[in-house]
Amino acid sequence: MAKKPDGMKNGDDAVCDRMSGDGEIDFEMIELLFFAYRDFISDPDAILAKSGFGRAHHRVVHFVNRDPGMTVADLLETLKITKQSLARVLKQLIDSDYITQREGPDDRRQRRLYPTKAGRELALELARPQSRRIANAFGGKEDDMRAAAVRFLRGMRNARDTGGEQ
Amino acid sequence: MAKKPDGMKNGDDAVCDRMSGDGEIDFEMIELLFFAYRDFISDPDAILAKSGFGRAHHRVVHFVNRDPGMTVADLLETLKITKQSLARVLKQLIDSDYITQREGPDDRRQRRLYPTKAGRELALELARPQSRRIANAFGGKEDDMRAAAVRFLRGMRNARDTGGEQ
DNA sequence: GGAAATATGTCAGTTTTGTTGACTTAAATT
DNA sequence: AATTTAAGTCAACAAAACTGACATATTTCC
Repeated sequence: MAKKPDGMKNGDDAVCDRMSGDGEIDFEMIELLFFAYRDFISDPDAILAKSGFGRAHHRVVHFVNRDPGMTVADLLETLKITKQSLARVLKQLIDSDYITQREGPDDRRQRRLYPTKAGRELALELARPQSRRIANAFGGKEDDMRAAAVRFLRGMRNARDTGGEQ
Repeated sequence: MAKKPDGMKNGDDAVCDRMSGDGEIDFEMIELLFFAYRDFISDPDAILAKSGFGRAHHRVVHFVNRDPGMTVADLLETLKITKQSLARVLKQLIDSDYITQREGPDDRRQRRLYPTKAGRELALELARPQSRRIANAFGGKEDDMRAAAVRFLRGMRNARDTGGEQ
């Protein structure tokens, strides 16, 4: 057996009872969110694997397509990552012609970000299976469920930045 | 200015119109899920930063606490990562006495995983702010919203494994 | 008009978390 | 007795984040 180095003691401090919420903690929702998100991103992951891009590229392509002309600073705020972390991914997307930059009209320091046609197509291709999964989750009667899900998910977001970037 | 290496051409193929769903694609929900999850994991992340652990440790501690006695194979199935990836993280948690192992009662090849008291406390500490965030998202009238959210999130999960591990 | 702040980019090094592939060990199964 | 299974381990590698320091062009502010 896998080398029992006797880090496997027997009979001291193992806790054996299932950790239950007991009204205090909402483990059901915590786990549902984990599993839902895990599978939600597995769809685009599979597509991206073929083109050599990853999740980080997906997020950039998505938000630039949703808000063409956004600045690098906007994108950093949305993704909540560092400039250096974004740089690598963004450069790859620009070099492979999925995204282009334009000087800001007022402020020439800015690099406004736009998708190319290829970038737009990629964003749509990645969104499609996710959208299908969502529609499927709503089942037949979308309306009530959607309204509740929207309110719930909005409420999950940090209050201070819901008005901010987008 | 940040060295315009003329990767910034001007006047070719930038797409300028916002990518909208147009009935076909559910961008609203896609983004709500992204933002909700981004902020949902920021709470435990902040706590973990202090103790030198990361998200991977969080997930392991969580599931072992929820289902004490689970095998390594169970955990791999739940997390959908490789054995080698789990190994590093699990070893650290065992070495720092948050998790212990016991021989399987029937099958002595198995290493059943249990939290220690410290592990149980850590799991609860991490779950608390997430649970508060969820309660907050439900606002006053929890009942209708919760039922809808549960159905929605269940539906987001891959069908084939909802019956499987747990 | 010159100093300071801002937007972006870049260099270099590190950490976390995942991957693949090959191999070992002990126990269970056939 | 041979094979399969559960778990662990070694080594190399890759993606995606991080920190800190510094450069450059432009705008803003006094």
